[in-house]
Amino acid sequence: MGLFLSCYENRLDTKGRISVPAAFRSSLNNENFSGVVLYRSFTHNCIEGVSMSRMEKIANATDQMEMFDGELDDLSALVFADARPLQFDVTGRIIIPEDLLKHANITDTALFVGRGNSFQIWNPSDFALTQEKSLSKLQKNRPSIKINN
Amino acid sequence: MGLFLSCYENRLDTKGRISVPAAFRSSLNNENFSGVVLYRSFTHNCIEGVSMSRMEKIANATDQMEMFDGELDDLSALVFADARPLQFDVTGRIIIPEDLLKHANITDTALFVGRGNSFQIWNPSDFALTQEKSLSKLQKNRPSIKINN
DNA sequence: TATAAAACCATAAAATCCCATAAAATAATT
DNA sequence: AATTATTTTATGGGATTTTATGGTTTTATA
Repeated sequence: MGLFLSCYENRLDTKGRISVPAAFRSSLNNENFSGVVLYRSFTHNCIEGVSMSRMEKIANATDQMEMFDGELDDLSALVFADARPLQFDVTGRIIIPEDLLKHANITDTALFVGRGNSFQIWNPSDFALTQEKSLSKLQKNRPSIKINN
Repeated sequence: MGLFLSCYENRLDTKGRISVPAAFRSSLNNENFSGVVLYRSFTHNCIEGVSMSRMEKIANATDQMEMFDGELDDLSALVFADARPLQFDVTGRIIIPEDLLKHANITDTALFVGRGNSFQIWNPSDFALTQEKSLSKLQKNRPSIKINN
């Protein structure tokens, strides 16, 4: 399927265009759709990103669940309503809608963060803070995880 | 699956390229991706290495868990964001990113250390020291290893 | 017609490919 | 077993391509 790994920091130009990292683009090409699907994160001030084929998978998965699980139904409804399909231009750029940028506190620079089957887009310094927090949280709960450097 | 066994010491060239030992490369080829995934060790000043298929397994496992387990979510987030997919060139070399080299204190020579389902990359003299320490610790405690198969 | 959006063109830096060679390991031969 | 031949591996450097980013022109649209 092609995982989203590592982090890439790119800049928005005067028109609001930003390059999706080439390493991510290869996982985002589909016979139907060459681009990305973005929506606001529920849990953080960042943007969630997935491929169109992943959205389709989510649709199929919820299809089978929703008649039994009302909560999941609500969740997926929110995702689909909020989701923005954004096609690449020839050089692999997208324009992130204003309200998403605002939600993630992004102005001129954005950090693309790999999350395996999905990715996130962050304000770089916000992400650094959050990473530190989740690291120290882990260290509390699992004293075996120590970071040296 | 192909285990990573034994140690191999190789040199970085002027461009920062280094050969991944041939004995390791065979375990790292995938239909999608011919290369290796590296990330900073949480516990030592060294670099962790795994195959892409191993990362995919982790991704699929966390995918199903993360909506129930916040801690796992944090952990996988750290790993995926830190993980660097590095493709081999024709001769089986990679370029290890600067920050990873720094974390492992590597400049001109690196030691590839087999660890079964994964491997590590060390500064050779750092590894020698660490080995001695864990050896003397083992001699004191003599723990037993249980095999599940 | 004014304005926004899309398509098109250009470029410097970075990453990748390609070819060559030395060293090591393996196989073959005497 | 010792020597030679062959293959594989590690390493080196130049050429080429990709990528991120900026700007300009054309097309749609209100």
